[in-house]
Amino acid sequence: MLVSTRGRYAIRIVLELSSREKGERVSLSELSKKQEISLKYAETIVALLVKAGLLDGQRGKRGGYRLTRDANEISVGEILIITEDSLSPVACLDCKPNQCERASSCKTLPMWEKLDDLIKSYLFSITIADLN
Amino acid sequence: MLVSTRGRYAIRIVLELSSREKGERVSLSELSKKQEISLKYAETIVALLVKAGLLDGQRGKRGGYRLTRDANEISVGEILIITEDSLSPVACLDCKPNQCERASSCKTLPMWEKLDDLIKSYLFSITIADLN
DNA sequence: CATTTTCCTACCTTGTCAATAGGTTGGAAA
DNA sequence: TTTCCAACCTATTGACAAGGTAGGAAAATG
Repeated sequence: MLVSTRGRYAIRIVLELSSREKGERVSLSELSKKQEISLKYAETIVALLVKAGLLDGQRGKRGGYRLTRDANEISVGEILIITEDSLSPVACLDCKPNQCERASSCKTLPMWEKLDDLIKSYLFSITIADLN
Repeated sequence: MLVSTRGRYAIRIVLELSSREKGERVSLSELSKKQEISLKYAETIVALLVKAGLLDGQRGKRGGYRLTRDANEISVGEILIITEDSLSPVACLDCKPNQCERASSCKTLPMWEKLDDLIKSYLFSITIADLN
């Protein structure tokens, strides 16, 4: 499988945030209830998104999270790159330049590279605004 | 990651077989040496391919494996479907009809379905003959 | 009958996914 | 200024799959 729950939950959380008034802060407890994701697990996912600058969080009463950008400027691919360890269809594409000893003579490498391209261009072409 | 070593090794083994004289039997010890895959691991992979009817094996002296079809009639996708537990980009696409409770209202499902389509059409369009 | 090779069953180790637990810090309202 | 809320931080856990091993049984051939 290419995309784990972490990435899929992340998309859902961003999607939920994008459906709110722009700039409105939403608490994680509300987000996790709405999306039926455990609060604790959602915490770990949201932390990644904040660290990447996609969300910003404010503590204290009436605190919560909000998007730092418009929904049409956030692609699904971007969210997945943040939350998934890898989006590549095969491991050997992860470290550039390619570390595999047989890379130079590998008959399948061009195929994997094309597939990787296909997948990533598709996922980066779709924005959160497209989904809502 | 979408494709594990099992699937990739399987492709390499079929590729190696396709480079031989048609109908020639090749022992697994030779195949595994040529492709630098441990004999024992190669056994488990080849067993899947035999069970699926893509290879046939003969025991005893001068035994070995050979393809049951021409290389231009074997697609990469077919090999991967046999060797990988799943080729889907997300888990919810694996059991049809979709078991996910939120499927009917899921805003991302159409996207995953299109991605799945994209990946599978690509992999099924490439044959072993194309790679050699 | 000895050798070669496939075939079969079981096991092991490692790492990641998915999720939980418990606490600390910061901010705002009462 | 106290209280409460909510984000933040640092482990830890259980389940499962990936990746690979081990040992032997069955069949074919010379």
